Amino acid sequence: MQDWYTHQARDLPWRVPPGSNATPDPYRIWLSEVMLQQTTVAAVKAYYAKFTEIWPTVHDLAAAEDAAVMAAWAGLGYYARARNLLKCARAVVTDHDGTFPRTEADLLTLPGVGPYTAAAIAAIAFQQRAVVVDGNVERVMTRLGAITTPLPAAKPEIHALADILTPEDRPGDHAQAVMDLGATICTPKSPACVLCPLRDACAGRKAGIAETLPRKAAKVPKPERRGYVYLAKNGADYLVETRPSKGLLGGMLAFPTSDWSDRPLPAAPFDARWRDAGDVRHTFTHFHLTLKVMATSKRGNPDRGEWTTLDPAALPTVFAKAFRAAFPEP
DNA sequence: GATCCGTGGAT
DNA sequence: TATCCAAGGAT
Repeated sequence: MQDWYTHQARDLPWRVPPGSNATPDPYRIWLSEVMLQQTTVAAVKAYYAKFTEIWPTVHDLAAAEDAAVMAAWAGLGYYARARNLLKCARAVVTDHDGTFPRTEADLLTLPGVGPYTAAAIAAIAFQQRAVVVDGNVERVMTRLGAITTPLPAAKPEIHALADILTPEDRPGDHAQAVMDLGATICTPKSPACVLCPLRDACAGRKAGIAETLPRKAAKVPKPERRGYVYLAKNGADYLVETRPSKGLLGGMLAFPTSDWSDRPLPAAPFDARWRDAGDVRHTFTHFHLTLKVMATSKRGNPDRGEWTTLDPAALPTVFAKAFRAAFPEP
């Protein structure tokens, strides 16, 4: 594995190349790991570059305004990560003297840092032996060991096998090697087994079931929801609000909306002749949404939100779609 | 253990 | 077009 990684490691902006004498920056390892939670490398790169440019150290990030961080995270999704990112940066500065804790157990106490991320930071940033298990490792281990127990029940078996394979030497490189293997060779569909350094040891391949692993419980279909969204423009100002800090799109900039449900009730923020700007479709993690976009250029006295200039890039994707529907670019 | 929580690319 | 899926965590 290590030998394979030495030559086949992906070149990533947050990564210290294998064999390098450079010391990884725990802040950057942590930032990248949080961004990479359930998110593709391709999507993360631009956000990682932006965050490290604007906030080069944990002190800079801890001192940032909440709204600035939420705006910078807009479009990346899972916005609780951004809220916890700030909480974590402030906890590191306030409770840990500006230095990230070095042990898996201490890392685990930080907001937004769970079992995977704590192990990854301990191994990659601090060269500590930690058993790193993410989706890639789950796939590689279930195939390597021909583990047919469905997830999540298979997690203890997976962790046990990953533990056996984790070395004392260069545990961070080992973890990244397995993840790179999962991302480039041991892929969910059509794995390139002929190129795999573990092909001779792989029980899943031997049994001819590698591609069918890991087994997972059937997913529930997403229900349909509908709603109204209200885009009011007055000169250079738009009527926007900050969503409640918990729940869907929590803490993000938004346009006023109705409830999102089976039979939504119109809920205009003020009386006006609202223009029907068409429908916008968007799919969230657990439901499909169709929003009817209502627009006006009349300034009224809204019952919520405030009039301000707006950078559409600071909006979650569903509201960016609504913006483009109401005010298409020439 | 089950549910909630985004997004965009691949198939 | 519909579904799957990605370096998961909080509750």
